[in-house]
Amino acid sequence: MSEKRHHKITIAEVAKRAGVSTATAGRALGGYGYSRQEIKDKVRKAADELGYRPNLLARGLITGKTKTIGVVAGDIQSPFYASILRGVADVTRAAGFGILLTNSDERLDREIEAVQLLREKQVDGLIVAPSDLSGSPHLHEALRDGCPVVLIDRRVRNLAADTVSVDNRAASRECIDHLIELGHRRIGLVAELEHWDSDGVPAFLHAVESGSLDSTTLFPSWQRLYGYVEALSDAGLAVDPDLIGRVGIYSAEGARRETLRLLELQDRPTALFTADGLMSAAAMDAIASLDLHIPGDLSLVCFDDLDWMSFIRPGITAIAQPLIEMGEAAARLMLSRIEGDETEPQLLALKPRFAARGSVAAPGSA
Amino acid sequence: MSEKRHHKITIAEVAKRAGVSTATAGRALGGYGYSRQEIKDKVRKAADELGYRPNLLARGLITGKTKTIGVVAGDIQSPFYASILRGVADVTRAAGFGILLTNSDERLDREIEAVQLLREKQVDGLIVAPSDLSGSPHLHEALRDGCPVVLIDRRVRNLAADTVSVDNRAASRECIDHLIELGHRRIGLVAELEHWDSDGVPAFLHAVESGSLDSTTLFPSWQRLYGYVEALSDAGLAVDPDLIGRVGIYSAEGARRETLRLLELQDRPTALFTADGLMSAAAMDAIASLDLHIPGDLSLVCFDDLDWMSFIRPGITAIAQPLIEMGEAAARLMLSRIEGDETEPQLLALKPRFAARGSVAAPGSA
DNA sequence: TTGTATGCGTTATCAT
DNA sequence: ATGATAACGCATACAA
Repeated sequence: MSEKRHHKITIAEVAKRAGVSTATAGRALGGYGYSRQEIKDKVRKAADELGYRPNLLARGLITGKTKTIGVVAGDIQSPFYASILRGVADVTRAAGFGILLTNSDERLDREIEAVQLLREKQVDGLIVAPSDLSGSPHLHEALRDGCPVVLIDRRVRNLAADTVSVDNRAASRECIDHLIELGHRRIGLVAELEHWDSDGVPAFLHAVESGSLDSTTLFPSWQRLYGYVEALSDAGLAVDPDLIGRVGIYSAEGARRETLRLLELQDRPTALFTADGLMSAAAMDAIASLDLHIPGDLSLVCFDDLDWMSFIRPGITAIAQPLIEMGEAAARLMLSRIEGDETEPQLLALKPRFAARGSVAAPGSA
Repeated sequence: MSEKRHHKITIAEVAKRAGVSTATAGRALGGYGYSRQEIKDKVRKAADELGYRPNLLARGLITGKTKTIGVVAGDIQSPFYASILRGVADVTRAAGFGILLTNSDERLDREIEAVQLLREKQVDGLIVAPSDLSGSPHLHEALRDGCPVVLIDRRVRNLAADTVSVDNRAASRECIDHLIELGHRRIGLVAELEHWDSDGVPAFLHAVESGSLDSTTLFPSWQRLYGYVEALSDAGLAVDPDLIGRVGIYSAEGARRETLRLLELQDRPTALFTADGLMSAAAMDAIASLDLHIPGDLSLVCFDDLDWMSFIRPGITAIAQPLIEMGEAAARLMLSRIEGDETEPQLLALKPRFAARGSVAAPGSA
């Protein structure tokens, strides 16, 4: 009641009230070193009476550990990152860690700036959805300085960091295989397909053909295109570049436009594969605006399972990444590194779940 | 290149290399106090060569400011909190602040634990979606200790904290008015309606009637019920308790069940009002499972505008809270408090946007 | 088991 | 304008 306003209680005041030294008080409260039960009780009582709260800055300064991990997400507003973050937060909270969150908007400059700030705040580790898959000196530097890095969703070439993702190529393949089995021959794809150092889709197709590509250090949308191409090729079907909708800049409007282009082709595809949540939503919009009926006029399979896909009619067949589990896994890897685990970097590919619903039928079954 | 691994450069080493004292080096780098341009350049050069990065823990320890704000969200996975957080993050980042994020799952114990951790980490302020609207001593205490608190979505009675929300009661009223104007007389409501100190809905209706209720310190779902009741009463319509679907525990399954109960009533409502995003999704699911047609068999208006509401057919009429703006406003209020603004606490009610789409029609227009 | 003294990396105070 | 030195609040080596 009568405490002076704004005055923060330090361990020294607790010590004085308990009649011991600050060192003893610290040991009694901090749970390190030795101290008698009797003393412990006395100190704890004094601390309670004073309303003592440790200053974690001071502790961190001396221990070199902040029990805080930094997270660089693309955009926390997207269900993708929100779910991953939920998983991260659950695991870290249970371990007494806090999380410092930043958005990069998938931009390298933002990511660099964020990593810098987080490191200055002395986070114990960094969980990052990297924007640059080939260079990223800021991440190499973090690792070199002993700051563990765990990557999510995609891998950085030559960076010895744990990575948590799914096998996008295989998952995408599974979707396309499913459509092919049902008899589809013209399958459209709508994907972001930004960030590729060569000359776009034709060059990419060439690289796939020549087998010279390490698909694990591609951005997910390219990995998914890879699976698409592979599925078609293995089925002896030609890849029609016209059916590949490359949205480029990541936007709903772009995705809508690209979907419309595909659906207004003379020889319209009988099925559509959308490579992520934003693409799916935009594609739905485009499909509705053309008054096409699913699955009668068009079959649809989506990468990423969004809540509405299960309750609209017909339900939308989708492949679901285990997002929360990915976040949890990333956090667990991080905690283990922080505890000193020096083993080889892990490349964790969690298994996506295929949710068959009503948006897929044999072609021409209207 | 030849730096020792794992060694962190301190200001003392920069000072030595630049041939000045640590105090001078600090002033040159930290932008406080006085120093000649010539010295500034020399020090900055030394810092760059050494790769110096300030340790923000040490700075925070002495300045008493961490440039970090703590956020206690209900569940970051929900689009509601994710969007608000996006707004918060944008504004704080621009001001050079970091955000420490926690989830409370709308549980008081979690919130208290979170606030404690955040305060021990010495955050400069707390943005909280409070779980307890009448007591919350932990928030009073923060305020007393000079740690600014900004509330989002709901207000704590007698807590002198800035609050950012929408006028849920008026917004809800607007939705119900719209339905009444179209001729609906039996309008169902599906809402969480947990957390109420009295004996549930009947007691609440009684309190509303007697006008003894301060609707601004109710949980949003109760405020929305308030608007519902008000709209009906003002139109001279009786409130049928049977049409009030109280889900209780916040779950999709509960909401689905309660929706089914309403829709299987002998005298089925002609319109449904869902009081938040989760309720809306669950209601859609229930409606689909009964093969009811919107808006022919049933009109639907939803509180909270989710992405799918605009692209499914028919589109779902909804009232949209300006979530990002709410987050931005909360962050701006916080920054202003941190800068020392001591004026009266603000109660900011942003204006929701009514999105009329295709899920509403006159009753019996099937 | 406890106390003393020192250090963590900064900024703040006060001479000069 | 600059430098020596004392904080900040805690943990840790070492002595007792």
